[in-house]
Amino acid sequence: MLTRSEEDHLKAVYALLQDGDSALTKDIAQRLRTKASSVTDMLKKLAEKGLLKHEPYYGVKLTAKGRSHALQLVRRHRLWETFLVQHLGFGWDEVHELAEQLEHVANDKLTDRLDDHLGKPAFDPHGDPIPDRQGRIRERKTLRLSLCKAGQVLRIAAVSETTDGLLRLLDSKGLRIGSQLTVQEVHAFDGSMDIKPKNGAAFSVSKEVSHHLQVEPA
Amino acid sequence: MLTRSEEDHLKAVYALLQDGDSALTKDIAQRLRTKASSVTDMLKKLAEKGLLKHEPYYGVKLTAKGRSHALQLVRRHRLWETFLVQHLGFGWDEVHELAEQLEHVANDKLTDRLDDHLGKPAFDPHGDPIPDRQGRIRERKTLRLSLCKAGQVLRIAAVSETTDGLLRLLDSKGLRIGSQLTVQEVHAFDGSMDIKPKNGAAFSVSKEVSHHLQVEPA
DNA sequence: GTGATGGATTAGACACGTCTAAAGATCATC
DNA sequence: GATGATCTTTAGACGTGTCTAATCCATCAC
Ligand SMILES: [Mn+2]
Ligand SMILES: [Mn+2]
Ligand SMILES: [Mn+2]
Ligand SMILES: [Mn+2]
Repeated sequence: MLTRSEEDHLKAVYALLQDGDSALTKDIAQRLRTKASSVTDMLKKLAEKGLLKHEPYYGVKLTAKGRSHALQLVRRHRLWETFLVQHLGFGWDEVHELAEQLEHVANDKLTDRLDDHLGKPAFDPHGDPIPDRQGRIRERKTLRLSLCKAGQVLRIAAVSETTDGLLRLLDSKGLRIGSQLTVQEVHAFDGSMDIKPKNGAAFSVSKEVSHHLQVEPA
Repeated sequence: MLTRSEEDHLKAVYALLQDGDSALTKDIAQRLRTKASSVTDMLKKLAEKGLLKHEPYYGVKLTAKGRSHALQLVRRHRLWETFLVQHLGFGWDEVHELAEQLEHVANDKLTDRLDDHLGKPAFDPHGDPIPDRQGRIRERKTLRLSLCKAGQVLRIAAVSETTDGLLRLLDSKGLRIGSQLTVQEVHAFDGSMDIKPKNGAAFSVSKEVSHHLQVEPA
């Protein structure tokens, strides 16, 4: 049985290894709003429990057991987010913190029933894939909108940062998961991008925004 | 902000004051599967936070603030139990421990949305009243089946102990919230009682069982 | 190679929640 | 009104998770 803090550290390691190829102590600390020394302590504990390998001063790698546990956490987190949005009518910018708590109620029957109740969804409200009972993820290859070129026709697959501010900005521009858009122009000066939604007038988004939009060819 | 442990202690005090007229340190400890000395520490802390009055060696009384907080906890607990039974298909004997965890996710919007989603239920799966947003409870006067006399026609209103064993026993006999029954005979020797469900053959229940069944005139 | 730099770890502290053992109260009974 | 049973509280300890400050280490610039 892991404590809430252990689980949050494990999940942070998993998330950091997902994009970057390393999970640095200071990045874990930043993500959990804690200090590097606290993280070191925790990594030692998780290593003792066989959830990860910790090579001091070098880095951290998940064991199979650790990865599996992390995937279950991610599964619970994303199922709760889906429930809160689809069944309780929350906005996609309101659910992360609640899911951050609910994910720690570890009960397989509850998780599976919730999954069934939601119709075994493959993606959460932010477009992130939901691991199934076995921890399997439907992989998709998406790319950052910021790397796309003028003329491409794309669909928004996911938002890679669930900051309230970003999500509300997207809301205000009518951009959501599944929205189709065409890239009209990319401005070299500031990296901003003019895009045209399928049904609507063109407008511009900053590089900060396009960087966090994961898209796939429409 | 109260910790999980503080909340559980507060709720135990509230629950004990509900039936008996006092909340003894040892009873709180027993209910929380902890020790009397730990409870004393916690009562001191809750008293400092203004949630209850603690008169050492005498007893404990909730303040308005403490009662209000306890009622919100009870509300969340019972709403989650209702959700688990009605929407996720759990048995009424399976939900208490899960609700014991879920109740600590304190977020008014979540609680109210859940309440709406369930249709603002007045009673939980065990027949216990669910406090509303303002902490108000629809009072009913019920009596223990064990105090009833032969000939009375009654409806089961609530089960006052949510032990798995009792609930499964009731399941196996077809007794549930709302069931109608007639008392046929009460045996002085062991306090057991012969009852006849509205649709079905008569059978006997022990005093241990009838003591925990709250009934009202049918 | 030698420093400088910045991230990582350790040392030492503290708050919290729990425990056991010892001491203090209350109360019923004789 | 003393005694004993029972309950409650205090004293002192420990594990956990966090922090700050000090130290350690890898690496990059020169
Ligand atoms: Mn999230
Ligand atoms: Mn969390
Ligand atoms: Mn319950
Ligand atoms: Mn609880």
